[in-house]
Amino acid sequence: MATREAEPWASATLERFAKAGYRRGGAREELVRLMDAQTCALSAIELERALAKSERRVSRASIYRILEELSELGAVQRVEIGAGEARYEAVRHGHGHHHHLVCDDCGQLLPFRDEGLERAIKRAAERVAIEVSEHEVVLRGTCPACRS
Amino acid sequence: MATREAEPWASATLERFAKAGYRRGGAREELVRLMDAQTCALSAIELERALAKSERRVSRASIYRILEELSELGAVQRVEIGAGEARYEAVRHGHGHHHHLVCDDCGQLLPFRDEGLERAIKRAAERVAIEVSEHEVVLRGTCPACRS
DNA sequence: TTGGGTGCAAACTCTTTGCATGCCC
DNA sequence: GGGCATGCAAAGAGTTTGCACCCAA
Repeated sequence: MATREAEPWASATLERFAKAGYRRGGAREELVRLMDAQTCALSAIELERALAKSERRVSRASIYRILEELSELGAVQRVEIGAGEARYEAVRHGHGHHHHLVCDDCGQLLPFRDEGLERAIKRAAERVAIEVSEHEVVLRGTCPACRS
Repeated sequence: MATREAEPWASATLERFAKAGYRRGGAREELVRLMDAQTCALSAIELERALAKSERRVSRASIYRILEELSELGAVQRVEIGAGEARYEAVRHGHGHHHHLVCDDCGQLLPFRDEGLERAIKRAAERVAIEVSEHEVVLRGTCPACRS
């Protein structure tokens, strides 16, 4: 497992929990550490499977409860992709921010970054009726493996 | 109800069904007409409720089946928004194309258009690993009513 | 000791599927 | 009449909730 020093998002997030008056909890700490180690969004069930293989198993109910707390704190973003299952990923400012590519054939999920797109979104957000706090872009198509 | 002449997407879509070898069906025609009359995405259950009030009731199973056929034909797009329910809307080229604003408080869904954003997406799509056929942008935040 | 955190299992919602009926061709 | 289209009902999958137990404070 990564050391605590290599987990700025995890430690910052756990600290936010503490400041918000939450007690420490083994399930929450393990889930936060796991999410910090991901490069792209995972579903609740993928998180459960990953935790099942780790040192500390976490029940499905706790995963959903903790994900909701994390969403409310703004520490994770719920990404609506795929067939009826939500995916979640750590919200990192700057460096880790990305959007998603989805292969309609195999369902593979890949992150991508594009600065021009970010600027266009920022400009669009200033023009619309709501006060925008988050945004999400999904490009769908066929991945190289499925095309051949 | 709108006349057939005012439903270019509906008639074009029904024609595509016919050419693809499908038989005519009352449920399908009613659903296609209903979807053509919408300005933004509806969930399967909203579609069911709307059809319940119309002349021709359509069963939930048929709604899902027909929506899947429509997706495969590329006539409707499945939009992943909100809490665990998928939304569907007619795919129109040019004029009707839009993206979505979601209020995190009240769940309201609003369409918006932005040409600069479209151009940025097109450029980004050319750079990424997959062959992009569709795209989807969701801006989340707080709507004016919920802000006050 | 107290109350929040967690696990278990049941409940709930949305979606899909099997099968019988009915309508288009 | 043959076979796809549809409705009904049950099954599935993901998510939420109620309650009891456990552990941090």
